[in-house]
Amino acid sequence: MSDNELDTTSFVLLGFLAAHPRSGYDIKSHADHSTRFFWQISYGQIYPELKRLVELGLAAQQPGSRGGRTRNVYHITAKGRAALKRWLALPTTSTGFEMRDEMLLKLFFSDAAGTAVKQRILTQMQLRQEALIAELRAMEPRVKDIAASQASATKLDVLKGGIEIHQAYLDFLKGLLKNLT
Amino acid sequence: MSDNELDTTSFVLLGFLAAHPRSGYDIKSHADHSTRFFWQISYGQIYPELKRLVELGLAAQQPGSRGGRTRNVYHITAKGRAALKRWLALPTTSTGFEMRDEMLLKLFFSDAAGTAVKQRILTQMQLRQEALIAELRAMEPRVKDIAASQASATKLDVLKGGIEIHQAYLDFLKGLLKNLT
DNA sequence: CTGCACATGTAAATAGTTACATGATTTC
DNA sequence: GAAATCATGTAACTATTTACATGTGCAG
Repeated sequence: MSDNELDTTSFVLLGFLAAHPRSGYDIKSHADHSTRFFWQISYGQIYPELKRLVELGLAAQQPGSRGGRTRNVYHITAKGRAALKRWLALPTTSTGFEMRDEMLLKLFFSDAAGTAVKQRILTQMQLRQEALIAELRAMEPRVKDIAASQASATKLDVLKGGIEIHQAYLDFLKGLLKNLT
Repeated sequence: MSDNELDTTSFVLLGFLAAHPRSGYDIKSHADHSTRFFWQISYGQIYPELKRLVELGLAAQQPGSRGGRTRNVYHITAKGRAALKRWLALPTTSTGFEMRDEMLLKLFFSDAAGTAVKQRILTQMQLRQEALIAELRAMEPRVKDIAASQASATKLDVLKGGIEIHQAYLDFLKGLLKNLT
């Protein structure tokens, strides 16, 4: 992302800053416990992009501290809030959806390797889905608190939806495993 | 991808060639009607990678034709088939799963813009899911034929699983929309 | 005789991850 | 005083998409 266009990364940062001011580090750790399952971000994107948002007047840096340590806390500006709202109201171009699932790809091609391999792939996928669902469930209490403090269940609903979808995935795998044995 | 390591793209191509010989163009159009929903590939990957597979002795080119036109048809070698089997049998590193869903991200942050915007996002998502499911269903007959010719339902099962998962996603959206009004 | 699907490829741009580099503060 | 976590940042690398370039053959 060069020049003065905004991309999805910009809006993720603005979205997090819209709730309350935070540092890049805060955004990363919060994203890892919420949006990670449908939108990952890395430090390599966060820190340069925060600077850019300041240059564009969409965010501002306020010297903050935590304990004795200095940290760069950013807050969203009125202009930034307006830009976020515009993005939210704008219909998303194309589907805005992509997925890459290497295990499912292996399952898709598994006939080339025989039933035993296929079964091992399915078992591994089942374990992955169970671990993922457990992780999502572990997030629920924290997200519930955030939802309560913001008097809105939206973020909790998204988490619950994630659990439901991955549960459907798990059910599908279990069905295949049952048919196999 | 440089040198002589294989990446997932290599194995997608080998996987398609394992069923029967085809051209790069064939692979692309077939992938667009099967793996696209969990693993996209583009010509920019396919053509250079096919050449590389030949250099590595995993695939070979056979001059073919369709009508009067020449086309580069590739087939998998014994070495290629062995490499594919090794990949299939190898446990997948990490989760091998990633997803990016811009509309879900908008929903996640939609509190910043109010109920009307949130409702419009949900409606747009519902339309997307319905269109996606319709597309997947439209693929079923063709995939059924392939499954019959290969005497294996695996590819059809993967497609059905995709439909189920996206149906669960759609159900989740419908629930939110009902709560909203 | 035109437009569409077939067909192959490269170059440039874009997006994103990972590795590196550094250092402070807290907790055990 | 060692380890973990907090904290910020850049550079290099990897992966993938998109745009460009070119041409054939068939169907209406």
